[in-house]
Amino acid sequence: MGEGGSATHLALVGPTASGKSALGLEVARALGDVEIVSIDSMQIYRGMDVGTAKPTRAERERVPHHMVDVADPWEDWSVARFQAAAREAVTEIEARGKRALLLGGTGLYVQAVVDDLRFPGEDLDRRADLAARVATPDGLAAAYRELEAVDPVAASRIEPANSRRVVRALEVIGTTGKPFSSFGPGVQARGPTALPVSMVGVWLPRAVLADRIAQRFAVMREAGLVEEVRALAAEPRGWSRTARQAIGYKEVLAHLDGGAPDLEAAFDAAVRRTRAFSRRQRMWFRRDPRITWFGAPENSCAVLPALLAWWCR
RNA sequence: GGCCGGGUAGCUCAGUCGGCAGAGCACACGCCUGAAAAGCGUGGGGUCACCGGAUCGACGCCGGUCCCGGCCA
Repeated sequence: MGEGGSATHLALVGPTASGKSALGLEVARALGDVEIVSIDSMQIYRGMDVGTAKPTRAERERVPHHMVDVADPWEDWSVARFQAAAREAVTEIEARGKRALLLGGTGLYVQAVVDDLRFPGEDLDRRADLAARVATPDGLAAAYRELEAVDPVAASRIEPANSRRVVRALEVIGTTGKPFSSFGPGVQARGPTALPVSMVGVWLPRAVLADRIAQRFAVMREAGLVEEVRALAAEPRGWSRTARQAIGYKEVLAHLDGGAPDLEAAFDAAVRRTRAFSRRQRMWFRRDPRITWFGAPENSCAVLPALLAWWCR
């Protein structure tokens, strides 16, 4: 049976370079009553265009896009911020009598929009102190033991070597006085979605995906990725911690800064990191039982008819 | 042709005085609620170029062969 036809909103997820953006555009065109909400941690940044494979101006004129170009490159960003802004976008779409098509590959962001994840506030000073404490192996071990004592449930979800997650858990416990685990069952728990949505995923064979990733970087290089990075690096207001870690940008920046890797090596590194990212995306999405998968041998657009049949039942 | 350096995991390379073969990357399987294009765990992988020798025991020492790089002719 499935509730594909009864749900109002749609979500289309999948690994990077799978062609889901093009597919999403076709879906939007065919359905006519949807607006796209990009679920992408990097397309939010203005000026980061070629390296994020951002939809073109023409594409955005054809179908309304949200959560694209909503931040400046010198702003730090976060899941919580994304969640609030994306939900607002969805509400506005509903008010227009339309449906949202959530389109993207940032797993945690998708879940933040679709599920009722509540993010306890942050305390950057406390976080910095904890980060300093955890900088040595002994300090990290001690911090983890403390977490085990104060919040065994959270400790069981976090691996002892994962200093960043240990710090965050202790930060929340320190500021709220409540266990980190009391803020939710964890990302692995998946009940019915809070937002009424029908979720679909697209996949391609890994070898095809690897080819597409390599090809896409070659195209981005032609399209001026290096010049884009140079401009962002020269921006007097800076380039935020979250923005500058974007794949491709980070590697090219390292080349421009230190010159250490030659440009060829920088792009090779970016390709490798994208493949690793793609693997993490696969891991994240495939354990979500609410996603219905559609596969194609070469190009995601091949699944369009099946996808429309599924969503129009 | 002579001299010097090198040949170890798919790739780049460590390997102390001879004592069960190592790291990073790649790959695979997983984890993670305010950095998520981030962060983290586990795993599979080897005729240590080849042949012979001394030794209880060789990636390591001795002799030879083959490849690669550099210098000299």
